[in-house]
Amino acid sequence: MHSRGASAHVYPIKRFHMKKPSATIRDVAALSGVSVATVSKYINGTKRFTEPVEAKLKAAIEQLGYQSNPLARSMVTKQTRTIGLTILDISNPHFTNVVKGANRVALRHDYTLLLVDVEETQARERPLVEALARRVDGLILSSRLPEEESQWLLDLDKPVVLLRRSDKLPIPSVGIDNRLATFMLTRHLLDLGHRNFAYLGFGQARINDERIAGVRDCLAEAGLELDVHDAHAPTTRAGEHACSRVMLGPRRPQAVICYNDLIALGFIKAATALGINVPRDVAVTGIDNVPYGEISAPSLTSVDTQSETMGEIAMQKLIDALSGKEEIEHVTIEPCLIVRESTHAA
Amino acid sequence: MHSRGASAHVYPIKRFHMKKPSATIRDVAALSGVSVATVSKYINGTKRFTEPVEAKLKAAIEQLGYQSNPLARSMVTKQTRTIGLTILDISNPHFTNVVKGANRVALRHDYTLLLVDVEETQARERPLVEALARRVDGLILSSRLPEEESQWLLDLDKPVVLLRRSDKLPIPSVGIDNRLATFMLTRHLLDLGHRNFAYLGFGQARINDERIAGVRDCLAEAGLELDVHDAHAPTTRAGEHACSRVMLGPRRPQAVICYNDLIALGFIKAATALGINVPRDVAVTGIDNVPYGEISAPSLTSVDTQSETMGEIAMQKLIDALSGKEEIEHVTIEPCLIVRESTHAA
DNA sequence: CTGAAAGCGCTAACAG
DNA sequence: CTGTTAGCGCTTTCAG
Repeated sequence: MHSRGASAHVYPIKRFHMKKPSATIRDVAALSGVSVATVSKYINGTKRFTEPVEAKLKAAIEQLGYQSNPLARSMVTKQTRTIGLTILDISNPHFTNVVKGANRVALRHDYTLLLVDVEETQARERPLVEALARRVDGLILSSRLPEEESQWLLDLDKPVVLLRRSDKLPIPSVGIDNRLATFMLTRHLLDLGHRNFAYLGFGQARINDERIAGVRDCLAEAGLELDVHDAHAPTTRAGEHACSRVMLGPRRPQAVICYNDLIALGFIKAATALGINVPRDVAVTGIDNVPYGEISAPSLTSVDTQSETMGEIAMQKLIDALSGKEEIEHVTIEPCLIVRESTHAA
Repeated sequence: MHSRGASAHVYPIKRFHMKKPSATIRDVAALSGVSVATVSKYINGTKRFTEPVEAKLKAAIEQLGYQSNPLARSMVTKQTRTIGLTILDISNPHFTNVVKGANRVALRHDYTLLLVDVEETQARERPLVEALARRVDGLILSSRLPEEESQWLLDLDKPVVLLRRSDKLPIPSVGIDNRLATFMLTRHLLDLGHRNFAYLGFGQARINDERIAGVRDCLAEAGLELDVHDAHAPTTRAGEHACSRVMLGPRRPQAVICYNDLIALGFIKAATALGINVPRDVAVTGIDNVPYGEISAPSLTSVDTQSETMGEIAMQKLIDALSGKEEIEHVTIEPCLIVRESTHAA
């Protein structure tokens, strides 16, 4: 796999990673003529010391290039200042933004992120999370497992925050109101005068059902039916593939509500290729408000899920939990309709 | 920041994280009537034992729900099975793909990724990397620091792989041939008959100069000049902003070569809004071949930098280094021209 | 073929 | 106000 389109120069320089045994707290203590406890306290700022002592310590640390070993520290303090984050697919801009938000508040609180993209490892999800849990102080999980099968999360004995609203488990969660999101989109499309609706979903995601329900609820008020299709993946490619099936089938819709922006963008691309104009011939909507929906042509009507904020909130919740606040809270992020060019009056 | 557009239900259930002190190797030893050494060896598969002993061990481990503590293990083995990865901006699909590739081979070798998005912390880059280095076995770095100021990387005493070709330092690196990439784009545009060229770059990135050089070299052969502009950021937004400056200035170009796809996509969006048709009025190219360039309208001519492969190679290099191979190699990924709709004959 | 013991580098009581 | 000491949970010689 490494040669495909890649050439390489090999420099036969053998560089020995010299085993400079990286000074320990003991070395510092010896050099500065104090005890290890003193050094430890100084380093952690647990205590201040007399002027001359501090000077000596600073000098010794400087001279030895001492850096404390976080592992040893963690070993005794039982905390790693690391948060585990599992994401379904880092290629999806929605999750990218979640990571960005989470990372930001983590850094601010001096935590680092252990990231796992579970896409590659669906089957082994549980063992993977369990392993991850042993190396971090807390976890933020975006999982595909149904809530009913997630009891074991409680046995992790580590604070967990779920990245999607879910109140069946006594675990904090943050997510968008999916029903409301699609409800808003549907209402918007109804207002534009559309009557034939199709939903292009992603059945494997559990929130898919909530999104369908939102559409159905809104259509029901108008006495309308919904055609449901499945894109098999939450990607642009899947959206492209599904397009002909949706548009060239028996009941051609005037409006297509997609599971997310990626599917919608792919759908629009394929529709255009088929000579179907968006939004003139068909209105298309997505969900997530990913950056590319703004610059695509036509730009994409969507619902903002505040992905970055979601990451921030999740991380903040976790850090709160880590500092003792044990309240279990289910945060619902309010969706916000973003009307752009891909939807137009019928 | 947490209340913006978010409502919450608070469940006042107080769940005590019971201090189930999570069984240690000692407990297992006691329960199964052997010594800790034996348990350790069994767990690590270092040694096999007689049938009855193994059975006892398995039972005890099962019963106690024992899971080994990776921290304690790392403490003595001096390896964490964790790789540190710093990325300039996780929002950029190029880096996203690098992460994906890296993550894939990491998982395959039973390593996990410690991810840091340095965008938020440009100034503190060095201390941040140093801190990171103490918690991982090796590092993959995408840095903005000039090579000359990166000597200190050698003092980390940990294997490092740089995410951009750079042979001034005795550190393995992997990156694209930037000169060649823009050279190819320029040649392509020349072949299409364009004569007025502009380059819309991102001056803060060091590879920017290499990319300019590639364009210049190619244009020089044709005796042509190049107008160089700067977008201030490697983002779609920056591309949008820069568009009017480039297109409505004194020398309107027929072809614009952008620093990356994001800038190019933003540029096209803004040009279209200005009533300038791409590719009829101006040809536009990007670099990276991000997924959205394929579905944008017009789709984007670009150069594939094989971001995911890049991540894979970088990780593989690092893992090789970790297992003793000390050769310092500079891998150059060959760019590959992807012609799409945004470039057209003059 | 198994076990006892010596730490890894650090923190946190508890003494002095 | 500083130092001594006892581990954290695990691996690893080295005896038995």
